[in-house]
Amino acid sequence: MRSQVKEIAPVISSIVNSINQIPFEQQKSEIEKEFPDLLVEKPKKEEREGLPPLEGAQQGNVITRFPPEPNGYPHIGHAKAAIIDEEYAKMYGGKLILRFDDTNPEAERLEYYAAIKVGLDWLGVKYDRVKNTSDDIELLYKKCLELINGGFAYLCTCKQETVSANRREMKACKCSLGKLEQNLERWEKMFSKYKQGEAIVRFRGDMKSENTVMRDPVMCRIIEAKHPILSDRYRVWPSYDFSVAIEDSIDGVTHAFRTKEYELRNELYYTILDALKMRKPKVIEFSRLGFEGMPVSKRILRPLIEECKVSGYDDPRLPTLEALKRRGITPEAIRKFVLSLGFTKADTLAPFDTLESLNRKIIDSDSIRLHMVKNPVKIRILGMPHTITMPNHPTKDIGTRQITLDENLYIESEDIKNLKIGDELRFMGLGNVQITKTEPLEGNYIGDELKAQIPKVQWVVQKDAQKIKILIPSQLFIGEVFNEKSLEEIDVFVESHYSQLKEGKEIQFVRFGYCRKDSVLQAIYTHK
RNA sequence: GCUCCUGUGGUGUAGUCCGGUUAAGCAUACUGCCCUCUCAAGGCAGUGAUCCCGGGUUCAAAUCCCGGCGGGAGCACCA
Repeated sequence: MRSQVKEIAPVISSIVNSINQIPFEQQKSEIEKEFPDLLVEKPKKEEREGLPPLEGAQQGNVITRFPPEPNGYPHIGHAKAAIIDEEYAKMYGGKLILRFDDTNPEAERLEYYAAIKVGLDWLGVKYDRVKNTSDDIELLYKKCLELINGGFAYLCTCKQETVSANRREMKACKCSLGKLEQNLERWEKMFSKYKQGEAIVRFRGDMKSENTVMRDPVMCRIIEAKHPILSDRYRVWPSYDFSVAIEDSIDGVTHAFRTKEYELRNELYYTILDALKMRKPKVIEFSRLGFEGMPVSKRILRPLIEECKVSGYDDPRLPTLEALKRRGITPEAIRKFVLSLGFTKADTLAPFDTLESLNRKIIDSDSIRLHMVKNPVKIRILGMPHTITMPNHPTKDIGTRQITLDENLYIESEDIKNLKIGDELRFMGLGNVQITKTEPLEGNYIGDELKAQIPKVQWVVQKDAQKIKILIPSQLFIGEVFNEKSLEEIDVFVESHYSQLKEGKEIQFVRFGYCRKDSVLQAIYTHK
């Protein structure tokens, strides 16, 4: 039918035409007689709010978990995962577990356990239980032994290169032929005699599998570094693949979310649990979240910090939670944003615009409006009032402030371009000024009657103007290259009232944009 | 290279499982108007997608099937 649309179209339009000749009332009554169901209003499909329903989820029976490795500061990617984990637990009246996945003592540090908690706290993500994978290390050993005893795992003492070459070439390892006694003996030796790199426990997968993850993956290995919590009490550490499966299962997790790059590991996850006859959670993956030109990976960030190209993990150009906070992005905005991205596996380069827009709407109503002048020029105005009261917000009642005037003010040089003697300017909140002289600038105060047409400018009193710096962050990377101009600094004058604001307070500098007070001397540009 | 995942307006998504009632909803961006002592917020309207491409099944496909192509990820004794 579709392919014949050209021939059919004229026929349709002639029919429609002839029907349109019939009066509307008659059309209606005929339809009512012949096809009454056509007139019944179809119920509109309901627009779904928030995340899609979870497969196999039962009200009151859902347990999710957020399993960060304490190896760095939390960033927007952690936020996405944690918020999704929490939202689903909430949606089904379930529970959220925060589990520090600390099975690689080489990478983990105590300060990061705390930093992650601080980040979640700030985000408003509440968990019902906290634990560490390392709490269960003895249990993990037990499960590992069970795998060995059941013939599902064996001890391998090959060199690392041999192991990876065999995996690449799909060749079985000679160690996998070893008898149980040999495995048990080697297992014992992992705790005493062997050194790091000399022995590993391998799951008996399938060296011929298309899925490289299944080619006899590592379950336990020796790491001699000091663990942030357990110090040097242990040297045999379970691998991620082994520990998540076991932990999720024993923690009662029903739905385990992880990012897409783990997708190939699902087969292993389920196979391990099958081998141990343990309950299997449902693993579901979602896409990683990143912003354009705002890398999240420590591999890229660390050198930047070491070379002092960024000031630290709270540099306002970074997508860490600390940085976002410092920049003035609110946790509410982050949550809305994450939820707006949906639960999808499609690769996402998130629109920072949307985050800013959501944030703006949240902070607008309690951002105090203040005057700020960049590229200042002096102006002397005769006949001004001595003091005025300015509202802190144009529509919301968030107080007023008194300003003591004198005749010397600053205004922005951009605002006096093409200004001629006799022109009028509206000094916002103050009144109208007629220019009497241009170099130096002078004018007469001519009353505060509101006139629609004259340009409105913001101004600052010279004698108590506060000089501050505003940091304006922009994209850290353009393509692959570091953007040398990613942090603009401008020196500006602001009203003295600035000094009375608490640090962290969000301000809207009139005709400029939203900024967050970082210190007495510095504010950070949030967004327009 | 091999394997897996993914592909809806400028951007992010809803709808895809159970094909029609929507030639596609929402947000953001953009444009215009209203409001306004801000280039903000708020209100209203509008622009913008033949749903990656090509075939097939069907009376009917964004939705099902096959084949391409684009993008991402994995191929660690890291998580």
